[in-house]
Amino acid sequence: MIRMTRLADYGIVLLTYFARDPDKTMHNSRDVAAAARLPLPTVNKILKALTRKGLLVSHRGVKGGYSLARRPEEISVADIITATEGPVALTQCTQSLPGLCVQESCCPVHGNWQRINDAIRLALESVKLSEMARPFPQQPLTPARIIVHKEARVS
Amino acid sequence: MIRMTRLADYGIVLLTYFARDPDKTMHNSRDVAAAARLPLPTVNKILKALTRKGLLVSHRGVKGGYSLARRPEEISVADIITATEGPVALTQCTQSLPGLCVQESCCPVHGNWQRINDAIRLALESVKLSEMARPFPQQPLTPARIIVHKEARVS
DNA sequence: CGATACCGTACAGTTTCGGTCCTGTTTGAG
DNA sequence: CTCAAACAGGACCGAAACTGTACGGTATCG
Repeated sequence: MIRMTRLADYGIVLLTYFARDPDKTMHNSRDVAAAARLPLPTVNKILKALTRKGLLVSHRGVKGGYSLARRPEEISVADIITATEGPVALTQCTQSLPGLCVQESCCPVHGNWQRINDAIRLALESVKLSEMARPFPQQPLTPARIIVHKEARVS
Repeated sequence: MIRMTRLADYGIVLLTYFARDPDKTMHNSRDVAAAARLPLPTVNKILKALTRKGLLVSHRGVKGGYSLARRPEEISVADIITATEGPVALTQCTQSLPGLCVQESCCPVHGNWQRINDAIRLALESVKLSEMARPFPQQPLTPARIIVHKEARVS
């Protein structure tokens, strides 16, 4: 199913609450948990992780809380997923260093997988938190924005 | 990490052996397992699943085996992933029927997720088995197929 | 101080995955 | 007509990952 962890899912939902109104930048975990209707300990965990990865900034103390480290237009879905569950890669081989693969010499598809991973990463990078926070119906993602065929290889 | 099951990974690798040479259409599981250097019981399991989903056709009996149900250009990576591990959907809510999500009414990102899923599905559908079977057309960039985990798969 | 809120880590319950095995059933060959 | 090769379909188990919770600690404000 090409599954994504629920933590990443929650993380995106939570961050949209930060992105929603630009006036109120500071939110504490209790309020965010209540708004998202998620258990507080879990929300704590996610917000802490997002802070460690540099997507949120924390402010301790009585009137503390979290606020976005960057503007919502500068945070992509890929950033959030990477922060909560590691690098975006469908196959295990493509996220590892070379040489670890037993059959790298005979594996028939590794180069092609890299392309697919890049395509998906690009798709996720192209969607920003600001878009996710908007109350949806927008135009669908254009395929041209997503599809990376044989020619597109980053860097 | 947006992980895909190893079964789907194997499935793609195995199918490339069927797509490779058009002359030899029939392959039995033992030979394919040997070629891919994967354990035979696992290969059996995958090929059976692919047959049930209509990607392979099985031929029983002594000289039996499997052959592709369609031409390699007509089988997409999305087909293979769907066959081995269910529908392509990053989040759980988008692959379920409506009503299962507790907070569907207040979930702020549901509609946006749907778009992302569609985009990824489209990307995976655009890559055909025939392309995966081709020796990768680009410069080799950090391959490494299966991480040397606990089992090194020495056949 | 002391209450609030974040920090880090550790821990258990549950589910899923990965892999194996076993018992049919079908088919071709001798 | 008998046998062995090869697929069919579950059942099963250990290991890993995910999910959620808890606890002791630290910083900040009034």
